[in-house]
Amino acid sequence: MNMEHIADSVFQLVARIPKGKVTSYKDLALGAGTHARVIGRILHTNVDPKKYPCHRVVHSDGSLAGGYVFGGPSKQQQRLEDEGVVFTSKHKITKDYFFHF
DNA sequence: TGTGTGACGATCG
DNA sequence: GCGATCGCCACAC
Repeated sequence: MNMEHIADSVFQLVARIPKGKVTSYKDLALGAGTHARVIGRILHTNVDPKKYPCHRVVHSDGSLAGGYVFGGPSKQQQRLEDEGVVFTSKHKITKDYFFHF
């Protein structure tokens, strides 16, 4: 039960997120068996936007992370909108798009 | 080994 | 509703 297993679990869960849906750091943390802060650390350490849709990971309240390194939150929002996610406010979505494992 | 920091969450004012 | 503070775990120095 090391951090590699945790990271692998996180990426597996991220890959399981269906198109047009998002998930929160908390859900990933509960699914991977770690804390929400670790999720952000793992995603920031393993930068693979082509393999893992890290743009589908948002805060528990539905707001974007803001630390999206692949073009900023605007890019992340645009990508989510392209997948069918509608933003109610600036960089904020409804919990209806939250995908629970 | 110990301290500080961070893609966060929840609570308090 | 928003800003500030504490708590959380893993990692860098």
